[in-house]
Amino acid sequence: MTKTATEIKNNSSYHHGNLRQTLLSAATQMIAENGIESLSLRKLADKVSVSRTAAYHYFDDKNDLLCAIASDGFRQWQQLLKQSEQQNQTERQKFEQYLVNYMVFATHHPEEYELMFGRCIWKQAQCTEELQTIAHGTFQHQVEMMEYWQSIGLVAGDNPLRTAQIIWGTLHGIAKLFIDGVYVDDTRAEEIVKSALPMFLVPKD
Amino acid sequence: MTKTATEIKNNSSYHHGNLRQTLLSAATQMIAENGIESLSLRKLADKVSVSRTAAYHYFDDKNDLLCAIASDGFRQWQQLLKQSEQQNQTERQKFEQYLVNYMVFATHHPEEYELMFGRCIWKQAQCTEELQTIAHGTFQHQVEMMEYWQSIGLVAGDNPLRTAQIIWGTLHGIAKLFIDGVYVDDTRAEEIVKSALPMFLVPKD
DNA sequence: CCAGCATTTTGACAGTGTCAAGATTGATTG
DNA sequence: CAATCAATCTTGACACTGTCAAAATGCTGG
Repeated sequence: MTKTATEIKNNSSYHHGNLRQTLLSAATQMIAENGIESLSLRKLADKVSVSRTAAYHYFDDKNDLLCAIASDGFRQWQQLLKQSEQQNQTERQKFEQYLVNYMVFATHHPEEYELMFGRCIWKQAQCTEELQTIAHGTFQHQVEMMEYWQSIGLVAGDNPLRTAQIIWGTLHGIAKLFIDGVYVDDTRAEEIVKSALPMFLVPKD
Repeated sequence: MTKTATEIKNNSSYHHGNLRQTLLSAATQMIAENGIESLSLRKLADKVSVSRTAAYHYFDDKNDLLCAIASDGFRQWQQLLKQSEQQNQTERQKFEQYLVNYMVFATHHPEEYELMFGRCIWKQAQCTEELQTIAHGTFQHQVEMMEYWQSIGLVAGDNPLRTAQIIWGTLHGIAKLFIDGVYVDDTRAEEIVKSALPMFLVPKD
């Protein structure tokens, strides 16, 4: 029996063959189920049937692993954005779509969202080069889109950066109030953000 | 030497005399200095020169202590609000004052703010009766103020609850992006929220 | 002075992240 | 094919955490 590269798990042998990715997936699943805080490297190792310290060959420490998950999150988010941008709609529709996408992504992947934008990584722990780069790119992209929508007279405000900060702040705030359980009914998130939309637009008459 | 009730610390004796409050103050100071995550009951006990488990006589567990700190935070916030409401200004000025107050409080007491509104308590841990009550009161008050400002034609929107949620969301989001270190320059927070203000108002002409 | 009570401590346990050293394996040479 | 080596994984160990049970200590009313 020859081993293929796509073999996810290699039960019989000492070497795992694909441990880094396996760890990442398992960890992502575990935080999705029970939250970031309840993830321990030891439980993760157990789940993957590997010894406690095996992960240290692929990640500097726990923080490094979390950063990797966050990076994956950013890639997912970027991909979702790209897909959405390719649909041909009016700019107004694209703007609305962006807001809704943000909300849906945040509420559907709350734990990854927390890693991407929350204190866990950005405040206390120092973040990886990789994460730093990809996150900064995403932020940049966000600002540029806002600037564009402002330049074509869709979005109100005279200071692009400032406006971007405020709109993002609004999205982030509503998302976090839902995610953290202060607002309880997740399903309303999309509704709320839609009704916030007119606030951002240049009044047309 | 007779003991007075105001004696904060009683060095010589076995009984502390004021341990609950002392623990609360010390803990609040410690999280202000090094963040919530770095607070351990043992370090706290050390700082107060008491044994590791002494706190368990006044708090069910660590979560209970954090809830108590959060409750204190709400009391502080309510007091600040009350003071601010007593100044006689136009409603428009009061509204602006409210926004600025929120921002200043959040950025000046970031760790308490996180306890009050963050995932740490609301999501994962269950919150105390006391905290539940005082927090809910604060939320309620917030909504009522928004409703009022809307009813007198100051704040835009037709759905009071919805509007309150959005405005609060915006405040919360901007605050958290600063607190968690995504936006780096704290001092700009007040500036940003001021430039967000017109977004919320009924356009007047 | 003593009994009971509130308060604080000690001992213990399971769980955590992480480091250093060793064990196992697959690949690479000679 | 055999020996060596580097990559990969495991074991042992340590300090730290929250928390429980049981003991110790001091205070106070009878």
